[in-house]
Amino acid sequence: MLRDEFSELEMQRLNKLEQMRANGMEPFPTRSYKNCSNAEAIAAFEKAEAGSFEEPVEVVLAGRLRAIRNMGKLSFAHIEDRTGKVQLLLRVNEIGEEKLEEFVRYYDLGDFIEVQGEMFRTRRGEVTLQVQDFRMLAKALLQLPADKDETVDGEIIRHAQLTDPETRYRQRYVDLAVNPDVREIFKIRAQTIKALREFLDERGFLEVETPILQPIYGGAAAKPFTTYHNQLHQQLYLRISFELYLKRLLVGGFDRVYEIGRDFRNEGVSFKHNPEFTQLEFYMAYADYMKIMEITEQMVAQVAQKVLGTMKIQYNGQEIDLTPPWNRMQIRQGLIDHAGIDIQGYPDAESLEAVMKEKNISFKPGISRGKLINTLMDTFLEPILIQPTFLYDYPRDISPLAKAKPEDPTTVERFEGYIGGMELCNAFTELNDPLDQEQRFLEMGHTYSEDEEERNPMDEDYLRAMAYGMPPNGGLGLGVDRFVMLLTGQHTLREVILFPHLRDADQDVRKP
RNA sequence: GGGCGCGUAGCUCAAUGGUAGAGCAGCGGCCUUUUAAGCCGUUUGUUGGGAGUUCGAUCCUCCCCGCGCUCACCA
Repeated sequence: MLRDEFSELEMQRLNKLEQMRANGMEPFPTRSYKNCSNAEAIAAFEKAEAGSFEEPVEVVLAGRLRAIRNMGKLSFAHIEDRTGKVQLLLRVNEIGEEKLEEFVRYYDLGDFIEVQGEMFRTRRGEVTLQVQDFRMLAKALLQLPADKDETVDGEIIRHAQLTDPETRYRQRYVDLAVNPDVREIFKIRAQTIKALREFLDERGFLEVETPILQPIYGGAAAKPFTTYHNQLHQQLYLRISFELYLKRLLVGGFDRVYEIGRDFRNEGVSFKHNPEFTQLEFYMAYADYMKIMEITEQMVAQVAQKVLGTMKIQYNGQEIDLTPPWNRMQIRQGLIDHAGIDIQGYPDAESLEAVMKEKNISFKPGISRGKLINTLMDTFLEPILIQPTFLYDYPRDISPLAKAKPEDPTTVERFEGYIGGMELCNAFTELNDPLDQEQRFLEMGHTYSEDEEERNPMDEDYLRAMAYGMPPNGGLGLGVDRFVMLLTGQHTLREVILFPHLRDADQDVRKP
């Protein structure tokens, strides 16, 4: 029971609530008559002020009490709504002694209240509501973390603000309630997703939704979460990508499609990995990976421009310029330049392993040539790719859904976009030859042992779809959370995901 | 999963082998234009949980839980 866990402080608030009820005041009334936002009220007053006050600005405002300064015969307070804060002034000769005492006695920081009155400007110059009447909208029984602002030379200094990451993530509602800059991150996130949609919609892409519960997973190298449908006695997987379903739609005649949604990967958690994350994938018929590169850099730049008003972002203390065109680096050349290894000279895993060993490069023994090359990229290229860069031309064996280069069957037309030393997106000229695709599935089956969960299972229906004819196309997957990290200057995914994955809290969540 | 670090009041933090303090929040009082309001007074804690060493542990040891960083894994 909530009540049994209350501390002394919380019991005090509960007592206030009960006293209010006993005195005929409802602490949780059903309706509010708020008729304008805080920001609108201030704007309306400033407009009236500029125009000589023909009519007083009378409003009903509502919001959460964020500051109270009782001064005997008057009280100042701030309430906050979605648009910001506004100051209240409660004066005894405006509302009467009884009303003022009611405020002082029953109202606490964190309560939601409704106030009615007239806007004016105080001696210190703050646009303020002269309160004529007020009432409780929702009593807060728990205390929000103390937090106060101080303005020094126009700079806002925050005192004792909530910073404990565990409380912030587990009780995100508290974090949001007291940290406006956290709310700002999620506004930018929403705008980013909206801008991505607008970019694709403008170009004739159709937004679709495909299954999250899939009988066969695929489209990426990752371990899936498993689940089970009781009625149908069916083993199901939470999708690790949208790819195989979206490309089926190209067969169906939707030749430009995209989906923004959640992927699930049963793997480690890190600053750039969360078990569920938001992905954008799009597929475009009659485009190859070079065309997709151009669209990608335009898309990212345009979204940044729309959301931030600039294509230059600050990240890790460096300025990153998203303006197209981005750098392009062929993997072979990049590794010659930065690792001193020409992978073309090492056509199999054994020879490549040997030269890596010689150069004291650590790697997991026994992996394929493609994975060794991937290791080289992670070691030598990824960390240095701060400015936006497309790494392109990947080994065939780690890219089972990408089309081989016509002149080099060991290499596929694939690229990844890197920004700030982090992979942002992955794309290729999609394989549309069903016979080749079948061969790739078979190879994957051989490369991975039966118990390896990340092997791509054969998807017969996907092959059949392709056999009906799939237009040549290019596709892209972009990590939306990582993109938002870049746009908001955050260094961990947890800061851009409202409720990031955490371990079980096996105790009272308020005292972990 | 491995390594390292951390966990003290609602929040931010301090302290010591002798069962803990500050500011803010809270409570009581004064105060009619304040804004980290101010002034006077005052309360708060199983020091994450459990076990051990010790006359005595918040501090030392071990186990567990959680958080962070990092490596592994992973696009």
